[in-house]
Amino acid sequence: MGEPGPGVSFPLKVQTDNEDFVIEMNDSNPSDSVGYDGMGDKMRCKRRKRCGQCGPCQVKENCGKCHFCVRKDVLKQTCIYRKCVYLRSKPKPYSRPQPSPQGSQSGGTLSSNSVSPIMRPPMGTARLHTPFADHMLPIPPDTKQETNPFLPPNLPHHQSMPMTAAAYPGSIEVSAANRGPFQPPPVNMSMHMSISPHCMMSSPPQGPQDQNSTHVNSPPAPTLPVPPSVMNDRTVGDFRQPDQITIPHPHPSTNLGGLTHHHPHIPHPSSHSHLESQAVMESRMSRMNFPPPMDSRVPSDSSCMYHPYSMASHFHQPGGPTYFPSSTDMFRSQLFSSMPPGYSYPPSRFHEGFSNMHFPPLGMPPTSPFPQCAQGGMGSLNNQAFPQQYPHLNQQSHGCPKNGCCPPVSPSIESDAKVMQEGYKKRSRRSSVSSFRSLFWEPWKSPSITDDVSSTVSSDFECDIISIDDLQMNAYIRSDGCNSIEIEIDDRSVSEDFQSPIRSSRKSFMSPPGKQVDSNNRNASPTPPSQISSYENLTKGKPKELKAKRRLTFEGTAVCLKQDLGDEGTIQLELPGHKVTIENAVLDEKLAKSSSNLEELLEFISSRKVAEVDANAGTLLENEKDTDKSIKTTSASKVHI
DNA sequence: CGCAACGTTAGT
DNA sequence: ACTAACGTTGCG
Ligand SMILES: [Zn+2]
Ligand SMILES: [Zn+2]
Repeated sequence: MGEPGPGVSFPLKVQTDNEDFVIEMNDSNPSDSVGYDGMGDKMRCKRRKRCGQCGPCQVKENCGKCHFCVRKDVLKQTCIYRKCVYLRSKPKPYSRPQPSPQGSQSGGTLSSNSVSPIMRPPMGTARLHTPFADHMLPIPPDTKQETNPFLPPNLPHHQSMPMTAAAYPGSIEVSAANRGPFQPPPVNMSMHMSISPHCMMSSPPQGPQDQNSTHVNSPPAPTLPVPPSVMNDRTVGDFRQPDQITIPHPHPSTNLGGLTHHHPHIPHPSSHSHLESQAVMESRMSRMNFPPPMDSRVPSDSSCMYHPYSMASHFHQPGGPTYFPSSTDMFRSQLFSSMPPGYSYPPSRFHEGFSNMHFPPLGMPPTSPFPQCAQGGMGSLNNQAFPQQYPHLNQQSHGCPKNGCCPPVSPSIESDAKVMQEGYKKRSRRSSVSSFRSLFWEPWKSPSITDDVSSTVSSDFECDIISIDDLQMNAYIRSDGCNSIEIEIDDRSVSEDFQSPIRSSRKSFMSPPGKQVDSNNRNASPTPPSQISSYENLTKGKPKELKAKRRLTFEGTAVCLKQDLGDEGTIQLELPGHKVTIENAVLDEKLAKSSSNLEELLEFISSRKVAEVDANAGTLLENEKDTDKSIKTTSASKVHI
């Protein structure tokens, strides 16, 4: 076999009991860069190898029926069902994005590791991915098994579609607590985030970079094929083009499997109730996960950008081929690179007969974080990333994690929460999978939240301190740079009106960094003692966490969290205010570290009497309105998106 | 553009 | 050397 097994090369997939991680090579590593033929200016990528993580890569056998299999001798192409999503994109000479002076992060306090942020397969892609993004996988014609059209022929279901993280479309891990041991510290955590009621038009605090280009529109995250289980309800409609895709909504009764998870192996939160919101949140968060250009995912000198590719016709199987997106790509979205975005869009023929839902462009121009990806500009949605060979399926570009190539970016989910809500309501009963997937595919757009929202946003605060003007509150928002956002709010500054009656009784479920427990029962990762101690030192005996005690909601407004990633662009998370509740705000060590002036911060907080130490504290944003749709927050006040 | 062909690279 | 299949080229 020409291609090495998945385990051989990066991205390396690591699975723990509770989590799956993907470790990619850090582009900084010169060795990874090898592969260029010569030093030419163009530096070409060395031949890429299959990632071994995506759904197709999990397929070990050729279907024997696809176009490529049938004409294998002549075409010399891998089975369409086995074609790595990362390889679907056309290799392209990549010019390394200019890393920002510091690693690309504007204020990042957090340092990145050599290990690039782990991309959670969309499971997800990501997920969600990503919002993350999936590449659509062709559904193998059913050769032997009529039962599951989604599985490649001849392969056992379980085998063909491994539930590995990679296989899930969209799952994005959000909270730091959930990260696996291997996960590197958040890279872009700098936190210049601003939260504003209307985020729609908020502009990044600064940024040399064009907002558009930098905005989190992450390139589509590469996605992995959706596990068969997830595909059950999928219909052709699922393959609509991004702009045609409606907001995804998992079917309540459908096994969403990977779609919802953050962790493939972990059972998804029991109820479906949160799926949607989670999915949305996750997808958006995924954007935040983009690795900085520096990140390995970003092609280094040697790396190449790949464009998504689509194999429309190739995938079309006589038997009624269907595509399904892989979510893996989502995780490789450009920005966070971890999400691969990749979604291939189904051939036009698949679109026919399906409703077209257009998502009006919402405010955020989709742009890919990476310059290379930016080619499409706003139109990037339609970037043709696909190699010439597979034009139809153009997906957003993703990089290949291997060989120094850019990893796929997580697709950003485009639909805003609101839209999703609506969609959810409308379609929840149907196969929501398709729509759900759209999350991952669609480029990031500003939420339509605006409809609901009345006021305008405040804006752009560049520092850690965030204020929501409309609510007259002060908050510190911190993102781990990867998957979570922590918000510290002086609830006192907020009027009671905003409190949510619904969850008022609920105590914070947020716990201190060292003991974070995910509300979803996901694994929690303890904070290393060392960190804690350091935090203590910082605080000098002050409470480790300061939290707000009341639950706060933002009815009637949209909450926008924006993070300036510096060169990487800006990440913006927008949520309908009515769906956001802040139950507790915590200032933990990480947050504290993010503060340019911890002393002052502590003092500030203390002065406001916000401080309250509660071992169990924890939360952040929670979706209030509908439990089913509520956005779950997880430990450490991380918001999972 | 979409695609078939095939040279070439790379793992066994 | 053999096999797999990536990447490029060129045709329609
Ligand atoms: Zn095949
Ligand atoms: Zn792959």
